[in-house]
Amino acid sequence: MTKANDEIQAQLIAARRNQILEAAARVFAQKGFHSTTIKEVAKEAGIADGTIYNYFENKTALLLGIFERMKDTILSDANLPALATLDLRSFLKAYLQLPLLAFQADDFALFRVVISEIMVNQELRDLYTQKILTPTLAIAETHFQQWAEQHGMTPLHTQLALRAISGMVMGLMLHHIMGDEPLQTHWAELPDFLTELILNGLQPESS
Amino acid sequence: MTKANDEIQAQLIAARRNQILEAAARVFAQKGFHSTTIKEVAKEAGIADGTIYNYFENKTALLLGIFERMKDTILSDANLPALATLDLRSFLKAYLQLPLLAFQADDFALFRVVISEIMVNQELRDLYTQKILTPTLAIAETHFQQWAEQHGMTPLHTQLALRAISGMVMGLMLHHIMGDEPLQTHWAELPDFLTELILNGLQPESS
Amino acid sequence: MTKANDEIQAQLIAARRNQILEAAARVFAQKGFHSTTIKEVAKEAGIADGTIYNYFENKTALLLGIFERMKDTILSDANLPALATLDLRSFLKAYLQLPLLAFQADDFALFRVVISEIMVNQELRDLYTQKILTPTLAIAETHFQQWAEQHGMTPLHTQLALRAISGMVMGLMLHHIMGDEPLQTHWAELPDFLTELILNGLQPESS
Amino acid sequence: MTKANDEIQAQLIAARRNQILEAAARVFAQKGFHSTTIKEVAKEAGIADGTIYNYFENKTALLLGIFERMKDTILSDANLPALATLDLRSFLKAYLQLPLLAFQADDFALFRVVISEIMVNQELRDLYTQKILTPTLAIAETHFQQWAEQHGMTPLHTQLALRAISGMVMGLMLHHIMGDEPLQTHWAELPDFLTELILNGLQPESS
DNA sequence: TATGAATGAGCATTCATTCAT
DNA sequence: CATGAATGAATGCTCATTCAT
Repeated sequence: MTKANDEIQAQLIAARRNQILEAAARVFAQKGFHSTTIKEVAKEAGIADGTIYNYFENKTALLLGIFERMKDTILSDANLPALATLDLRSFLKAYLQLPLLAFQADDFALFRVVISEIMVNQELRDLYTQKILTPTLAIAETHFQQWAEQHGMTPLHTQLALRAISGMVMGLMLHHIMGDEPLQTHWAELPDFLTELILNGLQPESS
Repeated sequence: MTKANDEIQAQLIAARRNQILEAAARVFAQKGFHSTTIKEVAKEAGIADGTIYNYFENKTALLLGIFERMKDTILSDANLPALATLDLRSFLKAYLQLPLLAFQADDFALFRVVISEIMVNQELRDLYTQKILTPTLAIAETHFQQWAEQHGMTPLHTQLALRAISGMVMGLMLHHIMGDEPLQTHWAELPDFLTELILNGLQPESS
Repeated sequence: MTKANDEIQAQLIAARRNQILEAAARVFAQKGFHSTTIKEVAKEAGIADGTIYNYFENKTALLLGIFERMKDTILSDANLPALATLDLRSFLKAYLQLPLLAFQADDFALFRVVISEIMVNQELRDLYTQKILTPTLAIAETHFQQWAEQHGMTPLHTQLALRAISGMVMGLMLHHIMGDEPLQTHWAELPDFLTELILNGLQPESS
Repeated sequence: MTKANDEIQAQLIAARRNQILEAAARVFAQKGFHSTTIKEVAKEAGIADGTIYNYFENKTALLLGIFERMKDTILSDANLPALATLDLRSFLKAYLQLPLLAFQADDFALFRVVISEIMVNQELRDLYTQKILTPTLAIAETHFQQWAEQHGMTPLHTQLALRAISGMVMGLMLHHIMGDEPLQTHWAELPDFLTELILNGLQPESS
């Protein structure tokens, strides 16, 4: 009985946390982190100001919480095992598609807020590195290693290449955010295009 | 006489503005935009709080001012005419080198601050697009167009490729900021490495 | 049956009240009244926050409750009848010893908290006057009166002398709290010393 | 000129500080420290909330400031040199009079607030010990030493006696605060009465 | 009765901006 | 123009108290 109660409790707590985080995400996405007050988040969540502090240490913790959820979304979508069986081209395409599509939902609004704070908040930066960047790169590295060795790439070049690819994706999202016309219009074609670009470079025909 | 006085006046004003902007840049880079108070900027500049408001509308205007100066630095360094005479490989290398090295000076601190605010401040975002992104892409486009046509790239692919390259650079700087070990260690090798990667792709040997 | 139940009820209630008051006294003594939250008292008592409000009107009532218990302790220790048979010297010594030793237990921590609030809270002040100060003085007065008359002291001087003695004790406790070295070291000798001082004054040999 | 300006500046600052401290003292005396808001102090001083923070670190600093002023008042009133020429009886009377009268002005209201916080705030307690208690005792000790030696009091007894006297004064003030009728009515007679009590004890006639 | 989540009034403190000198 | 004291709106956070379960 107690066990059952604890479970219910845990679920209620999780539900409340999610309710708050979703409200926070909505408001942050719209107004930015610093311009949003706790009162506004509370109102959006339909609860009292103080209640938020029963579930989160402080305002920053809300951002960290949003962050964790983003991470879960991204990495759960990753569907890692499936990737293992693909050839490089297919793998690349899948690997590129993930982030390119993941943040499109709210037109990158939340991505913007998070990136903005990451730039300025060491704690968040560490969390990002640790929870997202490193694991994501690790997945790719595992996959890529074998191929790289077979094709005579040095380990260093392998690492740099992966970072170039990963960075390219992030940079394209920034460009999209900046309002770049061609990118916004042809966003859906990017996975294919980038895959070929990465595989063959600009001058595929010239050896 | 009046004319001469006006000139001197203008110079004095410009000098004071620069004095303030440099102070602001130093402090912002160290503490971030939101965490920095006008008082701190004033102290760093060796003037009184109120004086800043004789030269800048408000705190945000300081960031815009810093931004303008960054733009001038980048674009002046660009040394555009010279690029015109280079082959693609040399052009690419030079084109990559610019941003990769430009922000290294203060370990990307100012870059971080500016990006952070760009993410969240529409005005700054527009300014960035208009004053930096578009012109920079335009320069490259001008250059690349000819080569692209010769090699049978469609205009769309040309645009996307440029954005991929440009984004890659920005994304790599973000990765660097995140503390990525390999990138920080081998940052100087990037222009060469990326140039080859972009030209040949991952599988240069396969036709 | 109902009667028996009522009695049990009353005992349970009294027990719960004591449990809470003891917890409150411990926490207040350690952190002070204002710095202590109801949550902390509840946790120390091993019950829920809300439960406290089933036994006490509000937070201040906790202090009043502690106060009442202090009163009981002091006055029960007083062992009044016994005093009645002593000569003045013995009476004085016993009378001084009571408060001097009573609060030593927790290093005056609780005394500090109560005094602090008494200074600022009229209700508590009245309670102190009514429940402790007046009765205590009354006891002494009853005792002293006879002696005073025999020695030709006016009633007024008797009253003032008693208050001087009583005040001296309280003042010495304050000095002790302030950290006075000599007092802390020789605290145990005070009853004897003060007794003689009060009886003979500073210049016992000079008539 | 600069020197003159600095002086004027210093005076202005001192004046503003005093203005604020006096307002704070009034409001604290009336409502207590914790129940008083900065807003109320500001209003009483006729300035804006924020202005207070140009002159004081935080709310507690107001109390410390009030405290310092009390100290200055007390010790300046002490008129130390004059005491040096008095015999013990006159010295005692003067020594007792100081604190007994000093706080009477506002009916001990400020004294109450300060004592209340001293009980609970270590910083204030240290300040009190260091700035008031120790110096005051030192003055008396210097004076008393000679007399004590001549009359064969041990140094320890000298110290304890001084503390008893000093404590007595403080304790009487507390009793006054509690509303003790006889004390309030005959407060003015205390210096004389206490002097004789201390010198001769309760039984002057008995050897 | 016991619980503890929800409440929301309340407050110290900050800081961009103004303006009299 | 330069100054920097004064301003006061704005906000994150606390915590005594309530009340549905």
